Amino acid sequence: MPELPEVETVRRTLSDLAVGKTIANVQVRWPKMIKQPEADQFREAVVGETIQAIERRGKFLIFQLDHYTLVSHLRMEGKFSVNEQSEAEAPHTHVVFEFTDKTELRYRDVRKFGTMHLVKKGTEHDLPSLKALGPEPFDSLFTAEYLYEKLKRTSRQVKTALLDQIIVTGLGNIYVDEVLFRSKIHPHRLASSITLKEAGLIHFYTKSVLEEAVKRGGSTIRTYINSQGKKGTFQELLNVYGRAGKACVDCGTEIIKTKTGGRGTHICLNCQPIEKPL
DNA sequence: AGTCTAGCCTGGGAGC
DNA sequence: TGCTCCCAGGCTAGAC
Repeated sequence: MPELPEVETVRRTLSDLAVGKTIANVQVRWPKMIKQPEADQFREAVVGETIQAIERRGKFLIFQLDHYTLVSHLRMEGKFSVNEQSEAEAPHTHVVFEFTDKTELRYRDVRKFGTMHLVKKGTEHDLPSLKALGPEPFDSLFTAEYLYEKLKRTSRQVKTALLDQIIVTGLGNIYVDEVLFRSKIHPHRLASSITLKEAGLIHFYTKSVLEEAVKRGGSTIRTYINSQGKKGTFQELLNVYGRAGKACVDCGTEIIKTKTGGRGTHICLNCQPIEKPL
């Protein structure tokens, strides 16, 4: 499940492989994933364009072309790879950008959840999905005080609030569980009950966990691989996610798995008591 | 206006 | 073995 560290790793590996290449043709096998414009207009627009740069905003990949910008979201299972045209195609390949040098950028996605939007260059930040995003975790706007103020003003549980990309962008289900474990905060605490000191812990661990995960090329839980086909290694450092039934690394208490708004949630009830600390 | 829920998807695993 | 059910989960549209 690509969250910020995985998307950033894809951005970096893909930049080395695809920047500077010119699109000669595009095949769209699953038109529904092209959200804007219609698939044939999409094809017509990108043919002849060269990939100038690949950027990231939150969990979105942003391909800067000559006249257009392609905004891609991998959702759960989306993967990009650059292959020789002669190489056999992996199953579930839904979009293929053929380059003029006989290589091609392939997008595959078992679940078909991923999306692509193509807009005129420079207008990408008017897309509702990008426009709504809050600060990047490494942006100077993201501070303990900012987080405290945002959490104070919502009636939601703290985990749900942290997954809201409007408050801070880039956290997903895996890293939010890890951040809350390290902060010793129960995910079901009311966001409005979080103190400034606790917001400081969440702020600190959001940055440190994501930074370390980027260094390690992300976490490979199920199927994630980067654009060079390699797995990440941060899963070795996960303390709670995917460890239900196992002993807490800090206190030995059994990690439990519960639900938060329909999402799996991993907690050490000893390290993360539900009661607000005095 | 803020919050919640269903829907989008398919493969893999559990249970029968 | 083969069937059904459930789960994984980011984001959006629509309901409340």
